[in-house]
Amino acid sequence: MIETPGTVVGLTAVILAVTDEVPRLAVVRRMRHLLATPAQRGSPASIIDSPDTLPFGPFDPARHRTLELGLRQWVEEQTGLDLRYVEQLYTFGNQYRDPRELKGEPRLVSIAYLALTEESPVAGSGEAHWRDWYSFLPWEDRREGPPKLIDKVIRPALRRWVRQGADRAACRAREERVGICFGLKPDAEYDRIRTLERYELLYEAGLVPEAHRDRGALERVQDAARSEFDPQLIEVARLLGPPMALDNRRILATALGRIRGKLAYRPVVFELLPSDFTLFQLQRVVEALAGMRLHKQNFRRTVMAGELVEPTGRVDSTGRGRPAELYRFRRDVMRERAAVGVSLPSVRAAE
Amino acid sequence: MIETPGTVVGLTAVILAVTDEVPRLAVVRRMRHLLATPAQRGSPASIIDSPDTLPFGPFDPARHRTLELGLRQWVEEQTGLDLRYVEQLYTFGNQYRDPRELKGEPRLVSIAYLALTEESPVAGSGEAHWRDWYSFLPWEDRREGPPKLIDKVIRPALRRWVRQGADRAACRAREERVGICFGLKPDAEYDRIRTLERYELLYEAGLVPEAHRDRGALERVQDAARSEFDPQLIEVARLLGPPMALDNRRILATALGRIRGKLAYRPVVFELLPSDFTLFQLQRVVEALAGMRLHKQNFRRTVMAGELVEPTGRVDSTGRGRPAELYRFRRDVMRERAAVGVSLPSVRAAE
DNA sequence: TTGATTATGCTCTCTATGAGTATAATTTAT
DNA sequence: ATAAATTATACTCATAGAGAGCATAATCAA
Repeated sequence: MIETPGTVVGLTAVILAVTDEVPRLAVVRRMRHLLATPAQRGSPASIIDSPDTLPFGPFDPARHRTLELGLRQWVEEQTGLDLRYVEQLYTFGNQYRDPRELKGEPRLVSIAYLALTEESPVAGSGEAHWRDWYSFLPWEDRREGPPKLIDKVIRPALRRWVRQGADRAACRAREERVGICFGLKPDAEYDRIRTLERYELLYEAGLVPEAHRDRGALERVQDAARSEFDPQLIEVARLLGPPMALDNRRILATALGRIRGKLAYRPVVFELLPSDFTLFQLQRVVEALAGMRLHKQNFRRTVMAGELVEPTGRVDSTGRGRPAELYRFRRDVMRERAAVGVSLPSVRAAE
Repeated sequence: MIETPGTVVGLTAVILAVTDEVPRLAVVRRMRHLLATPAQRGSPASIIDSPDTLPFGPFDPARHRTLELGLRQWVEEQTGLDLRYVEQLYTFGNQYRDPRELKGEPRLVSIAYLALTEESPVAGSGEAHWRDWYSFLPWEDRREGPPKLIDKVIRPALRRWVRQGADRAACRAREERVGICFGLKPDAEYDRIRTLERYELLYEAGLVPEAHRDRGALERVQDAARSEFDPQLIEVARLLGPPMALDNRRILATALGRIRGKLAYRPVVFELLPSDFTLFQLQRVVEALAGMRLHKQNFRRTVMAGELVEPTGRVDSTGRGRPAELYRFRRDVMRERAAVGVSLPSVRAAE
C-alpha cells in the first residue's frame, strides 16, 4: 500500500416536516463537488443524473465544538430553517463503489442526523426544496392499504430474485428475508420500523436504481460484458421511486424507521405541529409518519389518558362537520413522566 | 482562521460479556498515544492517571470496506475475541477540553460500537482484560434494591447542586432533571434506559471525576485561582466509580441504555449465553443487563409463550435443589416473528 | 328542516402482565 | 432413612390497556 487515503467527515441532515398529511423532506438538487465521483461527474444524462441529495456539509472541528452544533449551523446557512429537534441517526462509512473509481478521493464518513421542523419556505444559499418523502420510499406508505406497488411489482420481482439464489440454502435464506420484509401477514407491531431492512433487501435484490448505479460502477471495470442489466429489473427499478445521491435513500430509510420507533415513547410529533392543533390534525401527522391509519376513538383516548395535551378553549371551525376543539402540547409531561408518546396499534383500522 | 485542523476517525468498542451474573466489559489499561493529550502525557500521578480505556483503533479506509469490518478486524487483533453481535451505538465528536491544550492535535471523532460475546480470556496484542461494568456505573445496578450510593451520596450532592443554580428558574430546571434521573418514584418502564441522561447529569453536576478532569483543563488556563475544586465534591467524585479515559464512561452509559432497550424486542441476550442454558441462567443474564430483579414465574411464562427456546432434553444438576431443564435458543423465531425479546416488567419483584 | 359530516363519549371484549399459591424433584442435615 | 431446605415448574386470579364498535353531539349543505 503506497498511500493511505484519508477520510472526510460529513454531516448529513434528514429534515422532516409534515403539512397537509404529507411528510416532506428537504432536499438539494445541485450535486456538491465533494460528493460527485469522477464517474458521475463525467457521465452523460442517465439514471444517475443529478439526483436529489440530502443537505450535506463537511464537519469543521475548528468552528464547531460539537457535531450537532456543526450540523445546525450549516443547515441554517443552507436552508434558513429553524430546526426544532435534532437527533443523531447513524454514521455511514461504507465503500460501496469501486475503489478504483475513487482513486485519490478521501473516504466519506457521513454522520446522519434527523431534524424536525414546521414546514416553511426554504431560503439560504442552497437550492433546497421540499419533497414528499414517500415518493422516495413509496412502499412504506400503507395509509391507503397495502400499496399496489408491493403486490404488482415488488413481490413478483423478489420472487424472481429468490429463485436466482446460488443454491437451495441461499434460496431459502432469501425467501425468509422476503417474508420478514414484505410478508403477507407482517407482524405490524414491530414491522413498521423495519424500513431499513426493507430498503436493503430491495437494494441487494437490485430493485432500486441505486443498486445498478453502484454495482455498475464495479462491473464496468471488472467485466465489460456484465455491465448490461436485465431490462426487466431496470424497469422495476424505475418504478421504485427516484433514486437519491450516494446512499441517501438508505439514510432516509433509517430516519423513517427511527422516527416511527420514537413516536411511541417520546412526544416528537409535536415538534412538527403548530402550537395549537386539533386531535384529528395530530392523528393525521402521526398517521403520516407511521404510514398507517389509526382508530380515531382509541387514538383520542390514548392521547387524553396520557395527558399529553390540554385544551386551549378555542375551536377550529374550518371543517364541514362539528368544530373540533383546539389543544396545545403540555410540555410538562416530559418532566412528569419518563415515557411519553402516542401508542401505535399493531393493525390498520379503517376509519 | 489560519489553518483548519483535521479530524481522526476512530472506532471504539464496548465489548460486553456476562459471566456469573456479572456483566463484564473489556478494557485496555495502556493509554494509546493517539488518545493522550499533552496535559495528560506530562501530568504527575493523579486522578486522571492511566484510567481504563475502551478498546480503540483508528479507521483505515484503505483496509476496510465498512466501518463495522474495520472494528471487527482490530478488535480481533487487539483482544482475540470472537464477537457474536456488533451494532453501531453513536458517534462522539465533542470538544470537551480546552482547545488550547489540543493545539495542533486533530479532533477525534469516535464511532462507538456495542459488541456482545461470551466471556473468554483475552489475548492479542493489547493489554485487554475484563472488568465488572457496574463498577464504572454503580448507580445503575438495582438488583439488590436501590443502591445505597444514590441515597447516601448522589442525592445529597445533587441537592446541593440544585441549590447552586444561578437563579430561581435554573434551580427549578435542575430540580426537575434530578427528579427525572434519580426521582423517588421513577417510571421504571422507561427509566432503566435513561442511563446516558443520568451520567450526563452527574457529569454536569461535577459528581464524576471526569468532570473535574475536563473542566480543570479549561480553568487552569483561564484562571489559576479557580482551578481548585470543592473538596467535598472531589470526595463524592472519588466514590462514583473509577473514571475512564476521555468520554469513555459516557459511551459506556450509552451502551448500557441501548442494550437495555434492545432486550425487550430483540433476542440479543442469547449472544451472551452458551448454547445450552437453564431458564434461570437466562433470567440472571437478563437481570444483570436490566439491573433489576424479575419475577421468576412470569419470566418463564414470557419466554415459553414467546417460543424463544426449545428443550434439549437434558438437565443441569449442579445446583442444590431440583435439577433444571436445559434449553437452547430457537434461532428460527427471528424469522418467524418480527419482534422477539423478553418482556421486562416495570417494577422490581422480590424473588 | 333534513341529511350528511365530523367530533366526542362510552361500552364491551380480549389479552398481556403483575402477583401469588401449589406441587415436583432434588440436596443436605439429623 | 427421614425430614427439612432448596430450587424448579405449574397453575390461578386480578387488573390495566388496547382493539373494536355503537351512540350522541354539534356543525354545514341542500
